[in-house]
Amino acid sequence: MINYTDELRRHNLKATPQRLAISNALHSCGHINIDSLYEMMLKKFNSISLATIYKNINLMLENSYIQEVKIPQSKSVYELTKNYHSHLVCTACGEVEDIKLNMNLITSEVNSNSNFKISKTDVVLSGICKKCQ
Amino acid sequence: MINYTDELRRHNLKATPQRLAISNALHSCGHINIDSLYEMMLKKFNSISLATIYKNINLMLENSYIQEVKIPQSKSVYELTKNYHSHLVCTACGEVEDIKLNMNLITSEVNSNSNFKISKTDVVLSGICKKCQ
DNA sequence: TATCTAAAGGATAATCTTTTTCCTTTACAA
DNA sequence: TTGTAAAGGAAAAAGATTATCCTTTAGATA
Repeated sequence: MINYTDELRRHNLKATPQRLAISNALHSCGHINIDSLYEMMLKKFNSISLATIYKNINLMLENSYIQEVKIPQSKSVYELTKNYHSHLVCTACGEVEDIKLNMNLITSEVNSNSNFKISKTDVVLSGICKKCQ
Repeated sequence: MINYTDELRRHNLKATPQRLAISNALHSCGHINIDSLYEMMLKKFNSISLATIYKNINLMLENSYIQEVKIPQSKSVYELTKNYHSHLVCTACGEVEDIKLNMNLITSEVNSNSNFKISKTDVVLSGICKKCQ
């Protein structure tokens, strides 16, 4: 159980019990979608409103406290903001893992050979994870 | 105005006027979201139902006639299925372009150095397009 | 070419999903 | 300790997507 009070405040977010719990849920799951997050939160706050989940996720996104990861053929998942990385998604069990990929060669090539200036890269690799093979 | 009758049938889809029009809309726009597609279709069929758009998009996806492209912070767009490619998204005007990137080095590295077997890669590069600079 | 039928289209209702509203409670600055 | 802007909860509203049901039609077959 990490205390995310300061981290929340650093992102201009008041440290409410609900937000601390969301932070811990994201930390322990790594990646989680709205529905699963709501389920988890209900165990801790039996009267938490789904609207609270949505309001907080949106505010946390605006303040870059968390990031959205769009997954092919399924719902978006959310993660605490961390250093740049890409994602692996298992098409069998749905698990999402972080992976460090070096996209510099590719992006610098595009930046110099086209007139498009890249500021962000989103990479999702789909396949079968270790467990599911 | 290309005739997509055979192409639709090759994907086990009856060649209805609505589907031919959707095919042409996708071809001429390259990438389009549900709302814009509906607007375009209304110009041709003034009583087409939004449900028809959804039903066709879903069926076309199932039959791999089209592909969904998930775009950071905006609605998905759809494109006719073509050879493997990645996407550039302009954060200023929203335009989506295709780009051929060689991800082989990256995917083969992951396939050999981890226990994850990659079957598909989705890459979206966000930035500023030529026009918007 | 006419006929038959499963499938597609249109209108609308139903079902999610997400956002807004409004009132109560609370974090936290002073 | 107090005051207040912001957050939470409940419910309504709005948006997005899917299902239903009846009519029309693409395309196979005679």
